[in-house]
Amino acid sequence: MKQESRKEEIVRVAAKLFKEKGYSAVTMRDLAKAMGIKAASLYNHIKSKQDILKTIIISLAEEFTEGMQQIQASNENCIDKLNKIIELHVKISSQNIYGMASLNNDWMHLEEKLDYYQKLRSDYENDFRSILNAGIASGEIVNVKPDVMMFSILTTLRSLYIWIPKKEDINLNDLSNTLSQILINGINK
Amino acid sequence: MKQESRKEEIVRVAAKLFKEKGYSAVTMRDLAKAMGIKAASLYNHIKSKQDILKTIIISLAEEFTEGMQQIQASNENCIDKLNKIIELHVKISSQNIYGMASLNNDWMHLEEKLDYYQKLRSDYENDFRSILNAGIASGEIVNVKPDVMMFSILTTLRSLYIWIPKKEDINLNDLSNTLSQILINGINK
DNA sequence: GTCTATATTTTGATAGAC
DNA sequence: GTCTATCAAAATATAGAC
Repeated sequence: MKQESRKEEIVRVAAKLFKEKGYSAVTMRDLAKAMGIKAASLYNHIKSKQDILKTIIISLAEEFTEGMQQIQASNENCIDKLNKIIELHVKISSQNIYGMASLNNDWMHLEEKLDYYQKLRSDYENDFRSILNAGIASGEIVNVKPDVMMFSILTTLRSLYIWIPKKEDINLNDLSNTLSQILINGINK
Repeated sequence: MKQESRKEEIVRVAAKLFKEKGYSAVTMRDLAKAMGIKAASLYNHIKSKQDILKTIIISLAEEFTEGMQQIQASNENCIDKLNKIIELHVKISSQNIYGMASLNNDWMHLEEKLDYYQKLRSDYENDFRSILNAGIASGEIVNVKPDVMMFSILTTLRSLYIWIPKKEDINLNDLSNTLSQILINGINK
């Protein structure tokens, strides 16, 4: 198990605070207090508050991008790809509950990395949409508006971070399977 | 058509800004600029920034509570009640897209009204859960974890505000029907 | 109803001692 | 790596003139 660096510790604690109050409402003094040090000391490890947000969001966004690329490249059918997407969200969300809050709610506060983030996000959505369209074309899933399907499924998956911590006892495979059943059967012909 | 008061105008413009950047990141100067006046002038109409947030969130939360109470009191079956809930969310969300963002993302910044908001919210979720449990008991919907069902449906409905403005051309009845098909068929036995 | 001027706090961040 | 001291900017809000 790799030893956590001081910067990583700061980013982890910051993500937790960002989840509770949002990036803008958390001050460097709040973060310092949570770390048990003074605000000025934080700057020995991070460049700026923005630097923390960037670290949290970009690494997560890239994880999703890589996961989606692997799913896209596979030869599976539409339903299996959707199940893989569900597993991807459950896995990443459960491993970084706090970071997921920033990814979902504070991306608009990114500065130089905003364009890059938005590109990753829209690429992801385009891949998702094309999986659904392929499934409709092949008759695998019902032919209702694919944008509404995507909205419904993706919104649920993106909000997992809110809900997973309330059910710490739940098995992650069980959760993936239950979500598959609920989300997929709604669009499975 | 009732004439909009200056306070109502301020609240409406504020909600739009809050949706874009979140409550904490919007300053009274930002709001004043969007209104075409100076920040000090805002205080002739509103008590504080907090007063604006409270006005936006509490009225919306009470609208949902009233809607849910009517649905609960009706004699309809589970599926029909769920369809009524979907219509309720589509209706309120489409009428107040900007306010819905604050309701979803900035409720934790409420001060004296926080407890009241949280009570309304948990009552709403309890009503929702009991509708699902009744549907399971009567055999109307499938017997998978009701908490996951609720999470999936409610998360989608709560996020409608993000997505509705992108589809201005869409008919709201069509949207309700499409959502019903996608969300309900997934849990319809 | 809006303005200018201003009070008071809080903010992100830096300098330099230890 | 952390501290104290401090800066400069930005924040909410008030007072009083017009």
